[in-house]
Amino acid sequence: MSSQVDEVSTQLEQAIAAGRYTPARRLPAERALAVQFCVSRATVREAIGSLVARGLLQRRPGDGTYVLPESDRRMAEVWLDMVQRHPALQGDLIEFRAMLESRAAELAALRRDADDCLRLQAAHAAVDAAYAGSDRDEQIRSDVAFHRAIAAATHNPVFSYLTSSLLKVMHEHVQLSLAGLQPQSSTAQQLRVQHDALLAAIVDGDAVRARAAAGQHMDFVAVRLNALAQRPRRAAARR
Amino acid sequence: MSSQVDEVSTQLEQAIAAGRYTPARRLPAERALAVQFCVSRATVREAIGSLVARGLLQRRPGDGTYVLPESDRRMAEVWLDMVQRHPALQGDLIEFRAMLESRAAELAALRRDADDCLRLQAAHAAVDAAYAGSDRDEQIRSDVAFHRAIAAATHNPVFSYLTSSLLKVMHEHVQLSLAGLQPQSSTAQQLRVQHDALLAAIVDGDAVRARAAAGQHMDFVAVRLNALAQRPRRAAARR
DNA sequence: GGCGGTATATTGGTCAGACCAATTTTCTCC
DNA sequence: GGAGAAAATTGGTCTGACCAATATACCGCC
Repeated sequence: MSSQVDEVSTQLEQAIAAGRYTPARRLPAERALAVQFCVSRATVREAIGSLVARGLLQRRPGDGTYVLPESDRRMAEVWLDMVQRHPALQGDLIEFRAMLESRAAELAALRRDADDCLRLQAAHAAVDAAYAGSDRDEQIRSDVAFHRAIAAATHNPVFSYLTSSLLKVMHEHVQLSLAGLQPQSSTAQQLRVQHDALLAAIVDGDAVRARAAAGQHMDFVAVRLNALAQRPRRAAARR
Repeated sequence: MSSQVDEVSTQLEQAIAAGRYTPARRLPAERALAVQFCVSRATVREAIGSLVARGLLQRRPGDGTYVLPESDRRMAEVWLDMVQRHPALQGDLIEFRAMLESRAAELAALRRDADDCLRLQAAHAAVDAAYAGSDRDEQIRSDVAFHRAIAAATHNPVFSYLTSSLLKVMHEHVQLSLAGLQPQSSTAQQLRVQHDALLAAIVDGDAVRARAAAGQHMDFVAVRLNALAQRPRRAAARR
């Protein structure tokens, strides 16, 4: 904690947190920072490197170093790394997500306020609109936004945080799995029905129904993804 | 993603994951790695630096670079930051943990094999032994180990991973809350009973009972911690 | 004046070699 | 054999240099 690079990296982090360096505007050049902090460029490079590793900064050769906007920070680094290096974990992630979404739906039904309901209905309408069109990016974006709205309605930041992270990671990884989805297909219809039920249960404040609806939705998603991934089922006694 | 330091850092990470470098044994010196990878020492330093930032390695001046044992890796950085900066989130973390442990108990009951049962019983015995003594660090360690063993029995790495992270963070934060616990107090007795029930249900393969036991245990822990933290209850409609 | 392409300056990426301080290892002497 | 000093090793930092990618400024052309 007392090395020079820690010193520099801490100061940079605080400056970022304080908003002195904002996204889309670039940091002073490494050579300039070296002068400013009275250290060598190698030291400032290591400090920046650690912030890059933590997903706070981004380096662009020939251009400069930029602060990443909050939304792009890979907060889910943990899972991102796990999944990217071990695609076999995808099923395990789905299992985790099923638990998370079920509980989130339950809590959302118990705690949603009027604002939450408005946001949920708006997000739901956006999903419908997206699936009426053919922009797949928009479909994914709106779907993620809907599930994030549910998580937000729990009023538990941990749920919001993890849901955002998980969906970001999963959709990056399974983006293609939705690619072939036709708007009028039975799959799309089923998704719509499930979303409807989920929304209604939360707005009604019916925690039991909300949990059940989320569970069904997740089962459906799991089946679809497993069908694509074709990974072997886990046995009770393996090893 | 194609720079030389990424190349080196990826190779190092894979080597660590593959167990070619194990904890407590030090990595080759930076100068040696530079020769081995045919890059400069500065490059290898940056690669190592990023792994250090991610909590995989540890550098000791004058000594060497070491692989951190799994348990010491600060994987929970996300929550660690959240909790350290916003202690009010502790209740939210407990809520999350309750969900995680309930589901883990359920899955463990469904999937545990003979080895898992042995490990669970050993961990449970260790908890009893620790609470018979007065070493509080050991009590905490054994308690964490027990819950980790349950998570491991789910055979879902995501659960193991998150459980380890969460417990590490929470126990760092609430360590004092257990400090005054007397071995023969009613609290300690209740904890013991709850652990017994949890273990028995998992070994029996009774998922429903396991879930219920975990839920009761978490309720109990939440009450104890809330009593200490004295934080206001969340209202259904806030803001 | 506006526009397109080229030249220059700036920036991150990498390299080589050097010195320091902390630590380990080795050797020496009692 | 053991304690202490000397040497070797290691991470931490610095300097100064070159490359490739990018941005910026410039200039000639329309």
